[in-house]
Amino acid sequence: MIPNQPFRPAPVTARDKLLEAAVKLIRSQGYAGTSVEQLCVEAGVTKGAFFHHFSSKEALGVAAAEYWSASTGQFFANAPYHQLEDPVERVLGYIDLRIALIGGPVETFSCVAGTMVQEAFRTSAAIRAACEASIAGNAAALESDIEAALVQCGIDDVKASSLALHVQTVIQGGFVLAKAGGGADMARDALIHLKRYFEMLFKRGES
Amino acid sequence: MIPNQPFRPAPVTARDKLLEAAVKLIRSQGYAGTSVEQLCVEAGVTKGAFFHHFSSKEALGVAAAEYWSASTGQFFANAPYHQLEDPVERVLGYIDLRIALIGGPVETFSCVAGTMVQEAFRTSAAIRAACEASIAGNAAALESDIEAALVQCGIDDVKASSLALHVQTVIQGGFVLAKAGGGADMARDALIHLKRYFEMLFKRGES
DNA sequence: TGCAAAATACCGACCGGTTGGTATGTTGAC
DNA sequence: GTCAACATACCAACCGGTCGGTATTTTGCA
Repeated sequence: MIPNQPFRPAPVTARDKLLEAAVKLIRSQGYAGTSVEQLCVEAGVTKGAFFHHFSSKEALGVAAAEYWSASTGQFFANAPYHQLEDPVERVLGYIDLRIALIGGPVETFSCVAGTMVQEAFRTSAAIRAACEASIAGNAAALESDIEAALVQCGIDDVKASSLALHVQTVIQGGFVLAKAGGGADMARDALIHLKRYFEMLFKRGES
Repeated sequence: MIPNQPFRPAPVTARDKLLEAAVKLIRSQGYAGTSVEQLCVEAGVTKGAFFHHFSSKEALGVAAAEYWSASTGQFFANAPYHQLEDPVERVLGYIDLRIALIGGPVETFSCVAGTMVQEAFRTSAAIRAACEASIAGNAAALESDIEAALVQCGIDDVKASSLALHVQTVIQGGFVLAKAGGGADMARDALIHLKRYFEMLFKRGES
């Protein structure tokens, strides 16, 4: 129903296989909790291949965040909600899509960047920056739609950039609560509250 | 201004010192990224003391979550916002208090349970459960006020339990974004949006 | 009250396995 | 033949955890 990796091509090179393994293992074990050897076994390659493509484990972490960012960015860029005429509907359509993507075990819909940055924000500046770029990229992709919706509704006391980041905040928070035991339902509930927030905000402007 | 540990007594026994060290190190390095030896050095005790008080590193993780839960629970139980008469004001007062607690480096205001559960939810059922209890406990402490506010405003299409958990969701998400680079401002912004959500929700019921 | 015994708190050297990382091949396409 | 893409073998440091032992406190009984 909801495929784990609906937007990524089948990996062919050892590098791709390692990045795919990184996404899978980091999602369920975290960055520090995943060893280089585990990554190699999961990817079906040897340690030599690993250090041929990545100068260190940290470099793999950075590359995984960038890989994740590119994959998700492409997926949302091609999503159909962009074609809705009403910018308000586009924003709500994005949230609906995020809700639809949630399902199954937490590690199949959670975020690699959010997971990694929690552990590594102090120990690795490079990983932190790569994760920030990933999350900020997701926010930026939505900001213009939010901006248009705010203008249309005559709202000027809330910034589009702040709202775009708040969407990411609720998504990331939903993943944390889901991991704590709430599962997919919890992550969905978070986005339903977010949608209600946006609906009330946009309606407030109309009246 | 905003003390890092305003509610915890000075640790005296090796066990307390280790729990205090765990809170500090897990907040800034994560659970898997923190070694037993690091914990001992930070606490100023030896490895012998560590394994005298905790049967394993995992047991320390569980105890740290419980310690964290007890400390924060006590702090919020004694907070002055409880004395406000209007339940709506009590709920908004809680959010204001959470906003006021945010400041300085991220690792001084972030959540131990949220950090740990992100990494360990699959690898340690015990840690996952302890973190869930901590987060659910925070939510439960707010649920009765939210319930009273909803009744007062005549709102029956939103559950108090769901809203209470959503508060925790936004708090946790704010920490993730703050770690990704937004810092204290980002964590505060998240709660300002949350407060606006509650204000609109309660106002909707009044009209 | 005195005092031995037992429980608790703590110490630090040590162990086997795992870690991230390296040095040195081997192979196959151009 | 050259060079990128791997594979194999190996290493030193570090990891969580053990163990024999000591200092301190608590307990139980005469």
